[in-house]
Amino acid sequence: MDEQQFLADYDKHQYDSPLLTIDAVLFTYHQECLKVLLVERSNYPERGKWGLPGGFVDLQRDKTLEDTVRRKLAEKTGVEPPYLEQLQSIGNTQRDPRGWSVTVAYTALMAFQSCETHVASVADVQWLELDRVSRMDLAFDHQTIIGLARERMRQKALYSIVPAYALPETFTLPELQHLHEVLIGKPLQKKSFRRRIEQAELLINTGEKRSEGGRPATLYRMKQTSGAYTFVRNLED
Amino acid sequence: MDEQQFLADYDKHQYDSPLLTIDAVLFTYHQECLKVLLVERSNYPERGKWGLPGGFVDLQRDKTLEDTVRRKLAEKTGVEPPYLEQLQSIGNTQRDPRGWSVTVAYTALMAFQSCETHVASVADVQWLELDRVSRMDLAFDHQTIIGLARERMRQKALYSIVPAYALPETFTLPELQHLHEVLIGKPLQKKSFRRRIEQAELLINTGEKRSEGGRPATLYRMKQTSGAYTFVRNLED
DNA sequence: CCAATAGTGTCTATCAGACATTATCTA
DNA sequence: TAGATAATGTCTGATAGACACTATTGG
Repeated sequence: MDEQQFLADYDKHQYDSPLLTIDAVLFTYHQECLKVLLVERSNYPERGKWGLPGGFVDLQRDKTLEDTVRRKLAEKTGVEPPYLEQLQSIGNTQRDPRGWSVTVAYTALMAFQSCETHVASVADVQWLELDRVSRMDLAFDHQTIIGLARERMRQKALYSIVPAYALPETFTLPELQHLHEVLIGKPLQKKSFRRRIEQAELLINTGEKRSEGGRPATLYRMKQTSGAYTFVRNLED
Repeated sequence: MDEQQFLADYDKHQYDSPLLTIDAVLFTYHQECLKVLLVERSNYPERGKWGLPGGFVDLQRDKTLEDTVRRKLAEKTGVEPPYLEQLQSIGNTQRDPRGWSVTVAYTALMAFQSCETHVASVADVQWLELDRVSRMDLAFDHQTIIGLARERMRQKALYSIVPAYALPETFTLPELQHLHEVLIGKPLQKKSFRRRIEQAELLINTGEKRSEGGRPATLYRMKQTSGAYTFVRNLED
């Protein structure tokens, strides 16, 4: 038998395989808080519980796994997130009552404002404060996945400015610093934080300012390449 | 319909889903070279080409994805590797001629010696030098996956001593340093390399020495926890 | 003026890079 | 003793932490 013949005869259902889904942990930062986008499940299993946006690959419409994630997130938020990164895959017999199940989990970041109206218009999609989420009973192992995503973002906050994707296109340094502080879980030295960003030339001064009750803060915009930049030295853990 | 009824009726084949496999990039270090374990494919597709060890989940025997990887690697090497880490998942319509396919790729490290006889006893499993592998025509997207795994290990070499898992249980510091140099792709300062490992107390002096034509080198053993340690400051890139 | 917030100056501590020096083995 | 390899001493430079200080707004 040659390869053409093999492929023509191939029946992908001859071997039973695990269920395959994707899930996305979409974070944002709003009103000094980290929030995550959750969806109320309308179908079994876990009907009525809140869980991560996600679902099955559409073999016709999706060409890649990332297509699936972008599609699912766009369905819930109306837009595609500016930052999307694969987190990890989790597969075992326990995580889904239907049996052997694998999920490819992603972490995403976006500004609260860029989907505010869309999210407000539907009842089963909500931004929830992370501290509150950690006390909820979520579907499947989604609590664990959110924990993994949060830990990954904490690490990123120590050696990159990736968290900036959770902010609007222009933002102030005190704002960005506070976001990092929330992620890391402790206050940072203003000077250290600003110095490294300035030296690496990661941000563009827009010339605008924003007043917050004291001296107005300068508004910055990220450079295209700044998301990929990593500092050689971490902030202290 | 309640949840029990739903689960009883659930037919996981009602939606078509991608093929799901795992693949492992198993590295070792032997004779001053990085090597990767490859397997000659005996079946279609890609019959006759060399590729990564891996395959399908066995829904009965495997409880987790990691079980699948450990089982597949044990089949090829006779033992389970001391270091195993998920790399990333790749899923698209292009990577497998059978159509939509997802692989969960892992990186693993082990000592050459711990499977030397087992590997030597079979013709279709071989350790191949990485530089040679990069010029081969491998199955599927395995060349890409090896590249990703290698880049990840390069990063680890900059901020951890994870590469030590590619060495025998006891090893010398010049040996470990050279492995890091191969991974990073440039020579390192002996003093810097030793200093950070010593200060973090990552290794145990076995008291033994090994002679290599000059002053004998001290033999060390990793501590249990040293694989998880990360330096706050990277070696220069 | 004061309160509040933004932003800077400057000293110290830590640690990697560079490279010279010393140590310990074999032939 | 010479050659080879292992290991250390020590200086410099970069950069994070600490914290005091100055700047710019509104009331």
